[in-house]
Amino acid sequence: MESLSNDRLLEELQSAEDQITDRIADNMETFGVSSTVGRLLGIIYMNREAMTLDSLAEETGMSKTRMSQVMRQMLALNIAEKEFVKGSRKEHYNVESDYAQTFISLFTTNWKDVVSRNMTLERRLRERVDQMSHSVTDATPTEIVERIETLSNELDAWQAYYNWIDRLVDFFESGKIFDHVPIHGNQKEDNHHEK
Amino acid sequence: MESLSNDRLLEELQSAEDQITDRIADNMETFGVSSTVGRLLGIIYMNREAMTLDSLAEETGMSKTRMSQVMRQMLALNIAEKEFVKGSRKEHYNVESDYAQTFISLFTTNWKDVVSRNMTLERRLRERVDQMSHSVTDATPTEIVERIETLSNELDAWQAYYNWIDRLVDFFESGKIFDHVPIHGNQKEDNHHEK
DNA sequence: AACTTTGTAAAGTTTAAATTGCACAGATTA
DNA sequence: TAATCTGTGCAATTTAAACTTTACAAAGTT
Repeated sequence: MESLSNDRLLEELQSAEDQITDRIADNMETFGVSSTVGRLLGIIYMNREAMTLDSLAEETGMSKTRMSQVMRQMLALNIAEKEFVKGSRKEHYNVESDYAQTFISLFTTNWKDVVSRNMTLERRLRERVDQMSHSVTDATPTEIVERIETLSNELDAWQAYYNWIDRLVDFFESGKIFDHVPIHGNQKEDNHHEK
Repeated sequence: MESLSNDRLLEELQSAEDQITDRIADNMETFGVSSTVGRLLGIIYMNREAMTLDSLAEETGMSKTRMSQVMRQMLALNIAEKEFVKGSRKEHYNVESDYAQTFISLFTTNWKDVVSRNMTLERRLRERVDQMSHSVTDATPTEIVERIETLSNELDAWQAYYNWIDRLVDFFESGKIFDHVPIHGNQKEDNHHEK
């Protein structure tokens, strides 16, 4: 194996760190968010210190406005927070340094949102189905009666599903998931590197 | 409460069913896929019978080409399958009718992908870090040595994380999740409708 | 009070994703 | 063999998302 000069080492380090950031950005799309969210997450994470909009803009080569937009989104997603730095009047942003916690934040924030929107719709539809049911008379065609029945059953399934998601979110948020899928579990695959 | 005519009932039914489909489409974005994927999922699901590209195109008002593209994507995501229908030479597509199963399919398919991509990168980076480590001599600046050390630790964290996700996927795929978060669990919230 | 600094709103531009139209291959029927 | 049907590759177009520029309000400084 060839030995590397110091300059080459620095290049290699930078390149490796960038690749990690890139991959974090990529993976973020699995959560349905823009890759820039992931890129900022990666940059701040690898920086290991809170960063300002200006430093982020410099690092990414993007406009400060965009940084502001993305950071706001990240605050809403609960994967970043403002951090007070005395002596500076710029806002500093930091991210959770634990990968799994970030996963959980994203997962729970996203799905809580979904659950809430769906519960609302479910309630409204339930009312309308009830009204339909009350409008059924002996003269109502069987086909219609059946469709109302089907729709009502659908709402039951719907509700059961979102209730399940709700409990699932809880399972993650409370940390119970770690009781059954611990962070340092048995490796599923062989792993060739020495510790 | 006002009673509804049959025509009005049919309108109401259609409107309610459409809203359900729309919401399914919306929610699908949480998985990071196009809402058209969700729309087709909803349409086929509500149809309760396998559908052809032509019927989907008619239902959505979109081109058959697009239907073909989306169905292919859905097959890849494991949330739809071809179903043979004798007498017809068109291909018929059906979807899983169980919401939770669909959730699990999407979740596991997406994350398996991510895990695999990351494990690959991790292996490659590990090799490079090893080479860097071997290039360190007494003359190497402390700063560089430390960065290499940090990077190596980072890869450990990285690996632990993706290994966790891997086991998490397993936890869902094997159905163990249902032992701890059952489909019909205790309702977390009050629920005003009579069964 | 005039001058900076900082963050973001609003509108405009660019880039990427979704969608279409056309064309054609393979399979089927006449 | 010609004629039809079905699904899809490919290039072109449309639409939506990402991103920038400009402008300005709020708070801080001189």
